Amino acid sequence: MNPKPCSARGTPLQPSPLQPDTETRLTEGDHQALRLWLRLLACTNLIEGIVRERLKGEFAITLPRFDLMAQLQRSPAGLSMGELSQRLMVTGGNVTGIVAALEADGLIVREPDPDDRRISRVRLTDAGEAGFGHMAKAHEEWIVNLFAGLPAQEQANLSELLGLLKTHAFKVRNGAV
Amino acid sequence: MNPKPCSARGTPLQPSPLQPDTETRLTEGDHQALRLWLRLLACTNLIEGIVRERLKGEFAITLPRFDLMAQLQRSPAGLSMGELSQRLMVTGGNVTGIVAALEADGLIVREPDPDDRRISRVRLTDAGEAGFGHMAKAHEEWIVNLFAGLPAQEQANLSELLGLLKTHAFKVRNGAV
DNA sequence: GCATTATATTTTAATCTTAAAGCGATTTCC
DNA sequence: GGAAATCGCTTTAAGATTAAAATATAATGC
Repeated sequence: MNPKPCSARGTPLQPSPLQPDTETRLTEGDHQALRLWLRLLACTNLIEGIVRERLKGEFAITLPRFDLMAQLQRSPAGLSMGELSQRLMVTGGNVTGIVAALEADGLIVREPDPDDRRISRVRLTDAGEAGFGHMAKAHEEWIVNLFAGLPAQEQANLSELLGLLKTHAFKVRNGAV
Repeated sequence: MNPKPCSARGTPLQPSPLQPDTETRLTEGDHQALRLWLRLLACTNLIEGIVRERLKGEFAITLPRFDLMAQLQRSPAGLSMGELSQRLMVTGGNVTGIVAALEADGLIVREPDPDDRRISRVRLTDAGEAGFGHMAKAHEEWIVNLFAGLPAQEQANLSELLGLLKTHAFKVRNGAV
C-alpha cells in the first residue's frame, strides 16, 4: 500500500518520523521550506482523501456536493448561484454542474427569483436537510478523530503557525512581498 | 481596427477563485479540530493555487505534469508507469494521460522494456531535462518565499506538528485507532 | 504443454475544475 | 426611450482524477 522506505542515506537533520508518501519526492539537497511544503501537502491530501472516501462509502456523496449542501444548510433562505460560487470559491460553471447533480437527486431545489429573472435561488429540500444532518455529524466526528493525535494545545499551536503562513502567502500572492 | 467580431459586449470574465479561503465555512459552534482542518485546507489550497498559476503563467505547464517530470529527473534511468503511479500516488490510468501529454510535447519518451514487454520505461528527453531544470529552480524559490513568513525554527515546529498529525491520521485510516 | 493466475498498462465512464464564450435580463447613461 | 454596458447563469473545451473493465504479457501449477 504505502510502505516505501525512502532510503535516505546521509544524515537527516532531524530524525523525521517514518511516513512514506508524497515526501518520497524529497532529496538530500532540498531546502527546508520545500520539505515542509511537501509534508503539508501530504498531510492535507491524506486527510482529504479519507474524508472523500468515507463520504462516498457511507453516504454515497462526493465532497463538492457535501460542501455545497453545507453552505445551503447555514442559509435556510437559500442562496443564488453566484453566492454559492463565492462561498465555495469555485467558478460559476462549476456550481452549475454540482447544483444540477444535487437537484437530480432531489436534495436541493432551484427556484426563480421573483424580482430578478436572471437569478436562481437554491435551497435544501426536506430530504436534503435531513440527509445533510446525519452527514455533517459523522463528518465532524471524523475530523475530530483524525486530529486527535494532537493535544488541544498542539492544535492551537498548529493553527497559529498556519495562520502566519497563510497571511504571508496572501501577501506574496498579491505582490506585497 | 476592431478584431473582435460580435463579442463586443461579450466577455464577462468570471472572478477567478484563486483565494481559497475555505475558512468562510466556519461557524461559531464548530469544534476546534474542524476549524483547524479548514484552516489547514485553506492554507494548502492557497499555496497550491499560487504554484499552479505561476507554473502555468511562466512555463505553460500544469502541476501534475511538473510533478511527473520531477520524479523522472531524480530517476535518470527512467521509471515504469507503475513506478510513476506509486511515487505520484495516483492511479495508473491517470499516469497514462499525463505521460501521453508530456510525450506529445516532446518532454519525455516512452520506451519498451527489453526484458518484459508489459513494461514501458519513461524518461526525460534532453529538452525535458533542460526545461525542467529552469522550472524546478523557480519553483523552489517560490516555495522558499511563500514560507518566508515563518522563521526557520517555526518552520521546524510546523513540520514536527504536521508529522504527528500525519502519523496519527495514517493510523486512523488504517483502522489502528 | 496448457490452463490459471498475476502483473502492467490502457480504456471507459463519471465527476470535478477552470477559462472562455454565449445568452438572456437588468441597469446605466445620454 | 433606447443603445451600451453590466450582471447572472449556462455551455463548451480542456485537463485531472478515480474506479472498474479490458487487454496483453508473464509467471505458476499441474
